[in-house]
Amino acid sequence: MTDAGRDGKPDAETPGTVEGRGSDVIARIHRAIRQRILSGDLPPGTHLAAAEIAGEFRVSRTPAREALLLLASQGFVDVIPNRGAYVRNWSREDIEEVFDLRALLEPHAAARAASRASAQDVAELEALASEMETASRSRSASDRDRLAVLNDRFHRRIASIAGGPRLERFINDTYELVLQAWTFGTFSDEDMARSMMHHRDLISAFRTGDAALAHAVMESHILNARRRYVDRPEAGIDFAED
Amino acid sequence: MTDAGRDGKPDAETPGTVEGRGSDVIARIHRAIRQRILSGDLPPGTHLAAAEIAGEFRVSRTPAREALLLLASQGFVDVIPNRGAYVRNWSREDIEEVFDLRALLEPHAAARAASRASAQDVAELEALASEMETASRSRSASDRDRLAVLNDRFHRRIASIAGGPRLERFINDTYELVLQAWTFGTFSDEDMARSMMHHRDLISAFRTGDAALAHAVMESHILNARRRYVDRPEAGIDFAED
DNA sequence: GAAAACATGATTGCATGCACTTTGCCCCTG
DNA sequence: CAGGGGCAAAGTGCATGCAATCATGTTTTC
Repeated sequence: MTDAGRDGKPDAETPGTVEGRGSDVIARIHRAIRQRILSGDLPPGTHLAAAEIAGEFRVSRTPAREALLLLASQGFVDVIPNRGAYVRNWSREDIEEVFDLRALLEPHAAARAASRASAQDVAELEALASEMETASRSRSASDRDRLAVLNDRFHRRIASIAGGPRLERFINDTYELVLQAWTFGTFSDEDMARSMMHHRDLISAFRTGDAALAHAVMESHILNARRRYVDRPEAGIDFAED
Repeated sequence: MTDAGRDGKPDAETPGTVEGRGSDVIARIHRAIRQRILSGDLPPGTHLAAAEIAGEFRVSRTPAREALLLLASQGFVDVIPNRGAYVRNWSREDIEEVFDLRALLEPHAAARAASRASAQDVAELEALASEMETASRSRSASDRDRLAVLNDRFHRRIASIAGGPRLERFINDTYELVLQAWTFGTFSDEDMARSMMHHRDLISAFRTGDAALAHAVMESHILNARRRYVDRPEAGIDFAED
């Protein structure tokens, strides 16, 4: 079972020094650095020195280095031999590719999920959709953040229900970026209503096991998001024009 | 342009990967172990001890460990904390998922490639297709191996021409498995002829920039392979029924 | 006799040390 | 003053050491 755990918030402030052996140091560093890259805290081109990271997380250079290697294998940083890791530049083409891949992968996942979703799965998705609708009626920053988290969980849950480990991994790898690009900040009321309706349509398709419908709804859902993004790219990541 | 030797990856920039020049010990170990896993030399469940690998490759445990971490991030092995890395079991469902993903990703890549292929690209693919046709007329083991290598290169080249780094990475990650499952060993003359014709049809679509045709041809190409595989799974990887 | 507890051996995970590469600055030369 | 060579600082990449953890076989206890 995949980590159905908490939201993507890294427990940045762990009071005291819980030098817990056995706590997965590599994974923690990996998540923290990835979060900083996605949030723009570490701008593209930044040199990530192993010693620096090690010092900050109070560990040695070995786990820091291994976390960097993992980030490299996922495409977040480029590792140049004997020179270290550099935060990768996300170009406009990168973002567009991500949307293309989402438009390819997620409808496929939705169709599979429609064929496999249990009543329990549908109930979970409905709970998420209800929460999102509640949050969507507010414009407070915290509710918008919560909406992004819930939306993330909703889509990941569908990928999980689809039941293919590689498909799920691809979607999750692809999805990271979207979280940053798509902050719900630019949604009009109409956009928001349509997005919420898409979720309900998806759930409906899941309940009746209608794979073709789920596929179509998800595709339109993604393509809408893509269009919204392409129309106003300045709202997302500031691109490095190099 | 260096001679494209046995290494299927020339100078193509594969972002995020750690394919460095020189004494890249990690990448070498990574490739070697992956090859053994795919070839069945290391059966599922095998415990990969860091010290053992280190000794065999005459390096220390650190790069061996890091190669294992990379393999884990790609799903080839499972790393259990404080217990080490174990070769992952490939179930029938895993293979079927791989074919599903290929049937999803590669037609997409083919369509993109059709819109972007240069005359140079088309010429390269034609050269590969010609070589494959020559090799396909023989039944010697070496020619069959060569055919697999050429086919691999053909499909990867298309993914490369498609021009999306993540798409290319997904396809390459997915493709590894197929190399083992699909050894051309079970091809009838008719299957072989059809496969070769698909390649020519693809090239034709690339030359005329017909994305829809390229998509359709690739999809039928993959689904044919999938069907052939599903019909006689015993010809490929021996599944671990756990 | 069976189950629990202990001791032992093996292995992982992290820390640290060291050689090699790269880079940037300074000095020297023309 | 411009260009080239060399030197030093920094940082990576790999080797090695050590404590914590887990598996296994033996002993102890009921």
